[in-house]
Amino acid sequence: MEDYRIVRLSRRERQIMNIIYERGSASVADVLADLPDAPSYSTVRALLRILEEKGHLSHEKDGPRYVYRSTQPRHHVGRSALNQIVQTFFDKSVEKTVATLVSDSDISDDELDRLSQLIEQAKKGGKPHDTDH
Amino acid sequence: MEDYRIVRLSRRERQIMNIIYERGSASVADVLADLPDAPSYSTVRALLRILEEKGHLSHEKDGPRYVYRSTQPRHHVGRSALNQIVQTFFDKSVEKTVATLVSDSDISDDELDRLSQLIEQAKKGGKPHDTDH
DNA sequence: TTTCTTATGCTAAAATATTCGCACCGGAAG
DNA sequence: CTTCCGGTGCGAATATTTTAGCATAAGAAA
Repeated sequence: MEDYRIVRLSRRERQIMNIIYERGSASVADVLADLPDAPSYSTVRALLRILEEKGHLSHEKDGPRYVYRSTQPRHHVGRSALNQIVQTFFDKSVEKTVATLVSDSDISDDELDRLSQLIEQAKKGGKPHDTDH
Repeated sequence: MEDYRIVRLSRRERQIMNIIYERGSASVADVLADLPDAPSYSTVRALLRILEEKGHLSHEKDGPRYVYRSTQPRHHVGRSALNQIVQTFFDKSVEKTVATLVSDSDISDDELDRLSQLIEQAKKGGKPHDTDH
């Protein structure tokens, strides 16, 4: 059903994964820069190593330094996270969730138009083309 | 901007808060029942006590036992969590997020209709009434 | 070549989170 | 009244997370 691994992450691990999801990929320095209450360079490296050991990250060399990425595709994790939120805070109701999304944010008329289309499409096709990701 | 406190929670604390958000309120036994890899009764009580000390929960007596609730309104936390997700996984794009929501789930035509209306309303009103809360 | 800078590898201390046990309390049952 | 049951309060052991330090490697600069 959903990703139990997420719920397993410790506080710092979670923060770091979020940073990497946001950036797509990140070096140690990148993570360090974005981390709230940033600890030392050593510390960040240790955490990254652990996350890699646990299979959440992988790294490749970019010149002299390592660049880390999620092993799990971002959109996949995003979808899972979203489902979690819908279940936890919105009584499993997609409707309530979308209601909050559109009423909350400052969202352009343009965007709203595209959303209308999206929904039209969903009505017809069920699962149309999968936008981008 | 958003709730830093969430990012501060430890693994177990997070699990417990989620359970309480989902149920609205919960006794020790309730939490114990829903907790993955449930520890002992004592343990759960300790965690609840800590969460209360930290100000995330409060309790009241229901007959002989305590019932815990979030001090922060659920919809408030939900909105914050949602924003977080939008930012982390969907490039801050509400559109992408909604796209995932409607393409993913098995969502009824009925619900889709209501979503259309929601969006129509958003188009007109900009930021109209603020739904409920 | 020597030195400086910027990386990583590894190890271990320190801080937090997680867990449980034991003592105590009140009400219901005997 | 005494005992049993289901609850809480508190303290402390245990496990995990978080942190940092020291040694080493490679390229750039002197």
